[in-house]
Amino acid sequence: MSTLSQPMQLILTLVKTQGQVLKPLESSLSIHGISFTEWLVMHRLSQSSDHTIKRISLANGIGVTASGITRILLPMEKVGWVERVTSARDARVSMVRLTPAGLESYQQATQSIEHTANRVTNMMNQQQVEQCMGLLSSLHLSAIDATH
Amino acid sequence: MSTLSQPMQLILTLVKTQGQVLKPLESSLSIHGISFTEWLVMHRLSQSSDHTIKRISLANGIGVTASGITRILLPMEKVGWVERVTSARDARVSMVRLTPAGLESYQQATQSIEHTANRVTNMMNQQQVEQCMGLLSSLHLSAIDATH
DNA sequence: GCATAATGCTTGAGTAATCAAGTATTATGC
DNA sequence: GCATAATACTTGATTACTCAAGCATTATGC
Repeated sequence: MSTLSQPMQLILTLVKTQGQVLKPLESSLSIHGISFTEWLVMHRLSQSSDHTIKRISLANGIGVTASGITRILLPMEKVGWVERVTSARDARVSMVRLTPAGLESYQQATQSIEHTANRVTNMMNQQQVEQCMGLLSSLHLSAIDATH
Repeated sequence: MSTLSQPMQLILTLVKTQGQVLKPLESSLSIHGISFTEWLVMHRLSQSSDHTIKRISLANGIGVTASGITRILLPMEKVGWVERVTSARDARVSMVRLTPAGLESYQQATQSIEHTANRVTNMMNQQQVEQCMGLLSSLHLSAIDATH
């Protein structure tokens, strides 16, 4: 029964934590009929100028494939949260825009999810939250590694 | 363009980090034909006495449903990494045991995944890894909350 | 000891993504 | 300016789960 290295233990903790944290967030969003992924999409759009982004940039931004974003946006277009905008300068690209109705839904959903996020970080003070963010940001495969 | 609260920013960082970290781990496991979930299953089993656990405990341990564990174990039984063990004292429960072949695959896969975990934590020293683990552990919905 | 509830598990249907392949359009090199 | 490559998507097939329902089996209360 050999024990795992600390880096591996950290990753196990990371995965476990995300699993525990995402469930309450998703259930607070479900009241508004919005999934976590959809909230991510609307959040990105709400931050963009003119509430519009290229579909492929949006996909990269939230960490899904081009085909993934097609399937995520389809039902969102149907309920009218987002709409398709064609690019004048490049006929390959199409853009997505957050509609006023979408913005309204996003803002209401954000109130709920922020409230739950507060409850989830109940045991931490502000300094710990900041520190945790900083440490998590240094957790990734760096381009320059130690293999030479 | 209103900005998110720090707790919400922390959660966004958490999700982004897990996404970035899990990909290299999965690709290092894929060499051995093992998914991350399967590795989690084998890890739990390898830590258990007699390499055997109740299916339902295993499901709870890795954070999937009872039906989820049925579907995860099915192909693992077929290739012979795990085998089904019936309980003598309670005919409802069945257990899973890691076979010697499964243990062998687990140990080899663990070498790969640990190596990748090391690379992913390249930018952190040991103290930071420990600190990050500690902070992540305090990130969850506590039973006693501030609503009364 | 018998009805009712709880537990453990499997199965069918659905969901949310992935990958591979295909189409259309634009960019690049010579 | 023309072939080749690269980019931006969409679609069919597959994967990895979830949930709801169902079936055994065991536990509980009276």
